[in-house]
Formats: sequence, C-alpha cells, structure tokens
Amino acid sequence: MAHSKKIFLIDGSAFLYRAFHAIKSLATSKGHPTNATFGFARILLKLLKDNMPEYAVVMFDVKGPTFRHKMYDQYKANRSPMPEELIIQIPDIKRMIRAFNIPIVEKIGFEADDLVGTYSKLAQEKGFQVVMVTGDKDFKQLITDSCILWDPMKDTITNKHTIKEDMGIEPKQFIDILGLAGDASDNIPGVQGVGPKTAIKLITEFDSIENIYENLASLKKKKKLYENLSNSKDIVFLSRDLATIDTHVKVIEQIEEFKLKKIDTQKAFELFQELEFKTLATEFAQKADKSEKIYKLVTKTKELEKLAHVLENKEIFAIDTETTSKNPTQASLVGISFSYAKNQGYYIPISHTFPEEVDQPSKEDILRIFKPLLENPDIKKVGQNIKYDYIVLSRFGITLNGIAFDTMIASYLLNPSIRGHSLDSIAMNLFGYKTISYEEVAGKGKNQIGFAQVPISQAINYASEDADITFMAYQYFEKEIKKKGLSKLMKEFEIPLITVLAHMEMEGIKVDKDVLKHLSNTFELELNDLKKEIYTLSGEEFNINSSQQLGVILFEKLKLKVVKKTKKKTGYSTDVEVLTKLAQTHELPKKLLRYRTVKKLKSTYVDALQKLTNKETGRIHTSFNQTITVTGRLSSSNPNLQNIPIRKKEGKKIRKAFIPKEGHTLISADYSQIELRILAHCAQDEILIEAFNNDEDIHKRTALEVFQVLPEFVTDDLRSQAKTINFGIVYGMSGFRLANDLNISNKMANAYIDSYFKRYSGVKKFIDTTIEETKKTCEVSTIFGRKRRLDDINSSNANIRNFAQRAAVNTPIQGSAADLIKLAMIKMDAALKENKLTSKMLLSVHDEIIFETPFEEKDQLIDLARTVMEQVYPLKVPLKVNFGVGENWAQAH
DNA sequence: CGTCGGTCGTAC
DNA sequence: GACGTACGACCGACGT
Repeated sequence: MAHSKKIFLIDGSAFLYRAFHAIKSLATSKGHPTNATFGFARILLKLLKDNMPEYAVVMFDVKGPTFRHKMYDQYKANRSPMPEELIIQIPDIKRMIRAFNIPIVEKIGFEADDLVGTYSKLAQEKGFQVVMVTGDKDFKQLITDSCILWDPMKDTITNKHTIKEDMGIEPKQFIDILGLAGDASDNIPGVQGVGPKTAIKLITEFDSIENIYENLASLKKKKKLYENLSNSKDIVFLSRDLATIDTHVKVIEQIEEFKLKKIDTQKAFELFQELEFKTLATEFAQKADKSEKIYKLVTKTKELEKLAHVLENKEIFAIDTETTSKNPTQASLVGISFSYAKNQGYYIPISHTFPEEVDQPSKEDILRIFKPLLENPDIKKVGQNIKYDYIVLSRFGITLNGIAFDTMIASYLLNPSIRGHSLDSIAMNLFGYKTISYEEVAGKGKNQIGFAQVPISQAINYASEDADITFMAYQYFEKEIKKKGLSKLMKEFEIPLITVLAHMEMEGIKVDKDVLKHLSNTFELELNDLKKEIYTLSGEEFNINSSQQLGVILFEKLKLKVVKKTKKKTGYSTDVEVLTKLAQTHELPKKLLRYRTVKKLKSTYVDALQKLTNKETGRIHTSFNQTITVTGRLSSSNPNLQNIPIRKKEGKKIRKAFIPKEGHTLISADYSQIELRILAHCAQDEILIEAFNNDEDIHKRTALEVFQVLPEFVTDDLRSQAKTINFGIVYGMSGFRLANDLNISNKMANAYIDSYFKRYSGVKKFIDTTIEETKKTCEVSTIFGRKRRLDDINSSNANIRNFAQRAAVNTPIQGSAADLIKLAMIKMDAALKENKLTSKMLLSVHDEIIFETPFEEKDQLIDLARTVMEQVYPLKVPLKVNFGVGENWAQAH
C-alpha cells in the first residue's frame, strides 16, 4: 500500500472563487486584475512543493446547465453570476496550469465535482491513492480507505477517521446528511427545520434515509420533525440525488495521461513576468545552463595579443571592468572582461591579491596590448553604465574612445519609469536569466570582500558573465531603440553626454574645508543650546529628531492645537507649516523650527560634504546619474550637489564653501526661465511668445494679464503672486494650493487661474490637448522624442488620474528643458576643446552650468558659453543665459 | 544588524 | 485630495 502511486485531483472551479476572495485586490500596473491568479498560483505551488506529485489533474466546470439542472431547475439558482474581474483571469489561470504542465479536464454538462468523483473511482480501481484537492465539504462523500481530501489553503486533511471522529458517520452517509439538511450554497432544499445536527443524529440512529422512512412511525413522538419529514419525502430523495457526486461520467482521458511532466519554467517565468508577480518570476527565472557558456581566462601575453586582435576586427564588443570600489573616482582596476558574441566571455585578471593565483599580466602588457584598441575611436564599444568604466580606465591610463552604446541608458530610454536598470534586472527582464550575484563571489554584510580578494577562478565567471550579458542585451536593445524612434536621443544626447559627465565627475569641485569645519562647530554649539531650551520648554527630554515623539509632546502633553495629520495618517504632522502656525502661540515651536534648520544644514550638508571630500585633492566628486529621473533630468548623488541651499541666508553659507582652485574663478551660467520659454514654444502661446521676444519681465507681464492692471501698478507683491502662478501652471497647481500659497480665498485663487487661462489661451489649449492626446497613447514626449509612459492617465481612481494628468503636462516641459541643457553641455564640451580653453565644466544643476575658469579666460568663456547655450537649439522664443562670477558658488550664482 | 516605508527638508 | 522632478537624514517597525 505504501508504495502505491498517488494522484491529486484538483477541484479547479472551487479554487477560482476561493483564490479570488482570499486576496482582496491585486492588479498589474496597467490595471489587469491578478488576485485570483495569484491565489491559484499559491495553491498550485504549495501542492507541487509539499507533495511533489507524480500524477495530478485540474478539473473545471463548464459553463451552462448540467444534469442537475434537469433534475431541479432551481439548482444553484441563488448563485450570482461569476464576477467579471474573475472571468478575465481564467485564461491566465489556465495558462499557468499549462505552464506547470498539469493536465486540465472539463466536460460539458458536468461539474468539476463529477469529474473528480469519476476519476477518483477510476484511479482507485487502478490501485492509486487518491488525494482530492479541494475545500468543498461535499467531497467527503467520496472518501474511502484509499481516497482522502486535502485543503491546501487551510492545510487540513480529511479521511475516514477524521469524519468518524467529527461527525460519527461513514463517508458515504454524507449524502444522506445533505439530503436531509440541504445545502444553502447550492440551493438544495432539504427538510424544513432539519439542519446538519439533526441530520447527523437521524443518520446515526437510522443509518440511511431509506431506513428513516421505513421507520418513520417511530418518530411520531417528535411531532414537528415527523410532519416535516413525511411532507418532504420527495424533496429529501431529490436533494440527496442532487448532492450525490456522479462517479460514472463517460470520460475519455486515461489516468496515465495525468502523469506530470516537468514544469515549463520558461513559460511560467514569462507569465509571471507579464502578471508582475516579481518574486514568482524570479523563482522561475532560468539559471542558464552554464555549460552552454564559454568563459575564458586570458593571462598569457600571446593570448592577450590574440584577444586584442580578435576584438579589433569585431564590429562592436562589450567591455566591463572589475574594481576595488563602487565609486569610480576612487576605484582601481582589478580586471577587465570582454564579450563579442552571445554566450562567450573573456576575463583578464590584473590585480587580484589572492596568493596562490595564476600569473597575472603586468600593467605594462595590458597598456601595450589594449590601450591602442580601447583608445581607437573607430572601434566601437558597448558597456553597462560605461561612464563607470570610462573613469576607472582613465585612472588606469586609458582613455576609452568609441563608446557607441550603453545598455543601462538603453533600458532607461525605453522606460524611464522603472526603478533600477542594473544588469541583473536587465538580464532578468530580457532573458529571464539570473546573473551570479556579487554576494555569491564576495560574501555579504561585514564579511564582504573586495573584488581583488575574490579568487580568480570565481572571478572568471562573474566578470565574463557581465560582459556576455551586456553584449546580449546590446543586441536586443539596439533594435528596440531603433524601433521606438529613440536612436537620435541615444546617439546625439545620451552617449556623447557620458564622457562629458565622466570628466565633470573626475574633475570634482573644490571645497574650503576650513569654512565647513567652522560651520560645523558653530552649528554644533547652537544645536546644543537649542536642545537644552527645547527640553526645558517641553518639561522632559526626548528625541527631537523623531517627529513621532515630538508630536506627542506638542499635541498630547502641551495640548497645542492639531493643525494637520500626516499623509498616511499615522500621526500628527509637525512640518514647517504646522510649527510656523504654532509658533504664534508658543515658544517651543519657534525653537524647533530653528533646530530643524540648523540640524538639516549640519547633517545633510556640512558634515556630509566633509565626509565626501577627497582628502588629497580637497575636491568633491559627485555622481551624475543619467538613468534615474522619469523626465530625463540628471540626478546627482554622493553627495547630491543639486540641492545645495541657496534661498535662505543661513543656507547660503554652505554655498560659500564651494570655491575655485588657485588662479581660477567660478562662473555660473543659468538659463533664464527655461521652462516657461519651453512652455511658450510648445503651447505657441501668443502672449508668452511676445513677452519673451521682447525680453520682458515675465512675472510682471503675467501680473498685468492676470490682474488686469497698468504696468505702473504692478507692485512687488503682485509680481510675486504672478510668479507663484507662473510656476504653478507648469506644475498643474490647483486653486486650493494657490489659495494656500498666496493666503487668499479659494474663490479668488480660482478667479486668478481662470483669468490666467483666458489671457494665455494657448497655454490652456496646450494643457487640454496634451491630456487628451496622452489619454489615447498613454505616453508623453519631449521636443526631442524622449518618452514617458503614463498608463495612470486612464485610471478609474481620480487621484491617480489627476496625478498622471499633471505629470503629462509637466513632463514635456521639464523633460525638454533637460534635453536642452544636456545638448548644451555636449556642445559646450566640444566648444571648450575647439577653442583650446582650459576652463572646466564642473556641475550641472538642471538649468545651470558651473564652470571653473582661469581668470584670464573669464570673458572668453562667458562669450563662448553665451553663444553655445543660447543657440543650442532654436525655439519659437529666444533662450537667455545669465552669468555670475565669483570666488565661491554663492557669489557666482 | 540590515531593509524599508514614513516624515521632513533642500534644490530646480 | 489638492505642485512636477530629485536625494538623503533620521526614525521605527520588521525580519534575520
């Protein structure tokens, strides 16, 4: 017995509903519901993992009447039709079952129950142990010595013994119980006044329905029961028939056909990917068969020369470097890998420190053999985040020329909205391929070692794989980029920008460490004083940095008026707006505001900048990230130099710490009103265009238009209000927000906005048509064809939809501005070379470029930058650049 | 001890 | 609910 085969008969139809209801809501980013599919997946996976079944089959009902409806037209008449949300998931679920290679059986006129019953009988006749996989209690009637019931959701098993224990009956008596008690869920009537308890009692006593009626007279004492039973005799037998699972359905499929085949992991992966089940997708991703891959170690001079020669004759090849640090401006080269064909890779170790390793080629040999190849601009290279490799190689003494493609950037251009364009995720998304993780070769946590310590034998696969995958991804992305019309953006914007950014990062910007040190000390002292005062005013010590603890002090202990709750309503808001309001009535919030300001400046800027300053050069090397923002802007990190304070006096002190090197000056070139100019261009708005063509003060002009006053009556205050409106328009500001910001009534704010759109009717039309168009395509584009998908624009959730609408209007503007400044940087870089200037571009802050210029080059630089930047690309309005010069960044701005 | 979401604040 | 795009410090809950 123990050795007989087991078969799992799965009640698919019941699980459709149970899975659907077990998970409230789950859908793909496009809104396709997936809750039932996910629930069903969990059930199947549990089955497969826990039981490793040899035989299994899923049964489904077929829509339409069954033999039971012919017996009783009210059968299941109380059931509401299957929800639409569930119906559309059925194809997914069937695809999943097929991917798992589990057979499906359905038969017109029968329910899944009958198929389970029939195959249960057939299988047992062939000596199988049967496990009915279901949560439906009706199946208890089928239980035998060799047939049990398993509910995977509750993980409970029901067999002969448990039924005997729970109900005191034999499994086959279960239908008699249903006949007497009925079944509300299937609309089976049963006997009036008889529920499961009475039914069990009766069957325990009489053994069967037949016996009850043969001995009905003995129940005369129980008058009501006796009457009900005698009145319902027909119904009882009908009910029992309805509840009886048919075990004699004429079926075609043979049990042997239910022998499981291997899961089609590729299909499962693709489906889970499509349904956005990330963990499941990862689980089913193929660890590629490494035997297919040929990864070679190359160390001998002859072999190196041969490899270089082969690469030289390829149309393009992939390169990847292994180093000692994530920060390229500090990393030194440990090894290089190459790939020029799918499933191939070569690794050259250079400075591994593992003792018993093979001889590594000398730096001299590497330079002699590979420098000409890598520096040749006519030999094309592709990389994954190749800016990194460019910097590393540059520090090694090689200038990487011929960069033709970057897979990270390609992934980004194709979909800037996804977070993370790492090679690992690209490998997963494109090929369902799990790469060797860094942890696998270098350990994790505090035990993690540097790549130089990784044994070469392991480094070969890890490094070669990166080059290999990069090459494979290139082949895919290259076509895709062309197909989606992104080639121009790639070739003329992003690729040339790589080396420009690399040089800016390598150059860094000088900071005055004494200024920072001094600031840190004074802030420290003030923070200590503030801390003491805050504790005194609060009457206790607490963590001032914890907004949660602070909320308790302010609103529970001191009983100050609650202004607003936090967004996720987890507690009281204690932000600037709230504290400023409270500061009118209490001293504590005033101190807190000051504390927050100083704390922010110290920890986020002063201290962080000191930590990230290169000790030797006294310069800070930020990273400019090219693949982060959804609009196409650059971002800056480690440290972020795009949010150094400027607006308030206190913060400006930090900008003063950014200084030029000896004999140089800092020059800031900043596009004036670039976003409003782009808006004028895109919207073709007559007034905006006229105003910019006449070089008017745009905020003043807006004040004239919106408030309908004569120029001499535009006060500073009116201009400032107009400025708020101008910015608000670009961001899709609501009347509510405008009212709040200007401290005016809602009605007034709405009137301003109306007035704005009346005057700037081109802008109004632009906003409306942009939203309408986006609804059709679910996509927005910049002037240069950069794209962003906005599927949320058609969301049924008004909040989400409104958000997408604002993004739809803002993205072309913000994104086009980003494109323009990128182009300006590329042209500026070329212009500096062409004019043999030694000025360096150091930073880019969205609409501003910072240069470090020798004193004697100052005027020339400004002339050149003005020409290049203002003429970067002709729009319907002129572009204007303002210049500032100074001995620190605060002065230059 | 690391990760991750929440809150807050800085920039354009 | 209510202004687009970022980075990052800090807290605290949670999982290992």
